Amino acid sequence: MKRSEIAGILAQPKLNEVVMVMGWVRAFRSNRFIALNDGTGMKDLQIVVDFEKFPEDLLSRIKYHACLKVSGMLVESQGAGQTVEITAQSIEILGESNPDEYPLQPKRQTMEFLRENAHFRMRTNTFSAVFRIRHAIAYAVHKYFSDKGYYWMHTPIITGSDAEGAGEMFRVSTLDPENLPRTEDGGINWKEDFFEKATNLTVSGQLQAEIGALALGKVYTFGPTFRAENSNTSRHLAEFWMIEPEVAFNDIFDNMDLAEDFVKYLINYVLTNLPDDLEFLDKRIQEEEKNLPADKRRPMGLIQMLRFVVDNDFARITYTEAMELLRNSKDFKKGRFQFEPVWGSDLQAEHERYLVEKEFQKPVIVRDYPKDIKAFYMRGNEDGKTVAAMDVLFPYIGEVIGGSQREERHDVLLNRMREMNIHESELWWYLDLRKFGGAPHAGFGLGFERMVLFITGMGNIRDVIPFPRTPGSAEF
RNA sequence: GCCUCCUUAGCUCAGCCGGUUAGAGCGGCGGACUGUUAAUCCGUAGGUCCAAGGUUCAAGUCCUUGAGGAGGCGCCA
Repeated sequence: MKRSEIAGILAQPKLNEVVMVMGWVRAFRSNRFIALNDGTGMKDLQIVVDFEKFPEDLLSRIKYHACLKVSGMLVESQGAGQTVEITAQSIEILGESNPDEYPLQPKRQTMEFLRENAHFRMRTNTFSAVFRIRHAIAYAVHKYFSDKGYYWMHTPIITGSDAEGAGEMFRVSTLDPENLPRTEDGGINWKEDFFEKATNLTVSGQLQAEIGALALGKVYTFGPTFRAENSNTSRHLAEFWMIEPEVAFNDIFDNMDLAEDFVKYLINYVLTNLPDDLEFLDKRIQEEEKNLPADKRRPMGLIQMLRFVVDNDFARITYTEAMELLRNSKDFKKGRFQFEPVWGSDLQAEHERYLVEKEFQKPVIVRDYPKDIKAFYMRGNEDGKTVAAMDVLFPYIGEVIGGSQREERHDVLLNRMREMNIHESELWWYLDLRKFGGAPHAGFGLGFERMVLFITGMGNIRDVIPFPRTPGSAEF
């Protein structure tokens, strides 16, 4: 008999037919009811066992997360928790799971413990929901851009330029670290390395995406990115996935419109397509926050908040306006900020949180930052002091998007690179783009895991990627 | 990189001002139960109190160092 998938059975139950399913035991209650899940969806299928018809030895091996093959009649359920169930005719154990040694249990376990058991954690309700949602968001990214005529561009993972300007890089080398070839002045002779130059893992595909935008018009990247920053927070990974659209002829305002529309599309996609998983995560958060004092709880439930973000326009302000709001705020006047908001210094996390959670109570896009705190490639504004940069700030997680209109004027870009000590020889091709058929263009980077973090409502970015890489941690 | 906190049974935790034989729930094991929804009920086993050193008549509890983990900040997405 052909195997049926549980999600399919629950979506379109064919009552009084014999079906065969395979899956993992989520619970075995009352020596009679097995909750079986095969990963096709949030909901389990209930298997009803008449224990007089099965050998005791078989029943005693039906343990938490054992793998079963079950066939039986699909019937209407007499119980309240489900609409249909299978009356078991045959049960075969495909894979045992000795509960004496198996680390997982059908109970609340900490995220830290599950993280140490990353090879098993996807079998829990929470993580299977998170990773189904992660997939759905990734799919929605491609669907959104493809439907709008963007081309997915594969930018290199190993890069020869060390001026991508987004952080510390991981070196890629085949040289023997015990016996490094030296130059005459004692430095490392990278000419003897695999690529005959020093190479690193990419920190951003943006500069190469600009090449695509100035030929294909609308492109986006979606791939892994690596930053060797020693960041120890719940919002940073050393290896993460980033989405970077880059669009010819767009200015900073088109860029903001794109960012807002795109992010709302992703949230909507999950709301529409994975309601069961979202509902489970929503309830989970409520349970978890029950024990917190009222002021520490989230003001909205997960689904309610996602709807709210989709249904409301993002606030849009300039950096200079943000500074004024912050300096005029009660929080500042009462000395509640650890850092004073001063024009010219970057917005601190506490400032971002104030703008998003107190001032506007919705996502905020801040634009036109001082040029001295932003990257060399961002387009200079008329005032000579600011650049056409934008950050999209979200509740709980802060910055999800950073982007800008790019400097398309060759001379201006060259001057800026010289001011910031970036060697022209490193980025000759990037300057060439402005010399030959240059065009205004803009783009941004969306941190994929930060988006997953926001949509799932999880608390730590390490729990929305299957195998997190963070300082001091690369297990699995 | 900086600051703070944590580490006690397989898991989640309690253990008060240093004082007898270290406690609970869940899980395991044995038993009961044919409509359960993290099933329930009865019984039972299970401990290098993270490691090393120190203070003390006495250390899970205090001190020092180390290891692992978490949270916050910075950097950013």
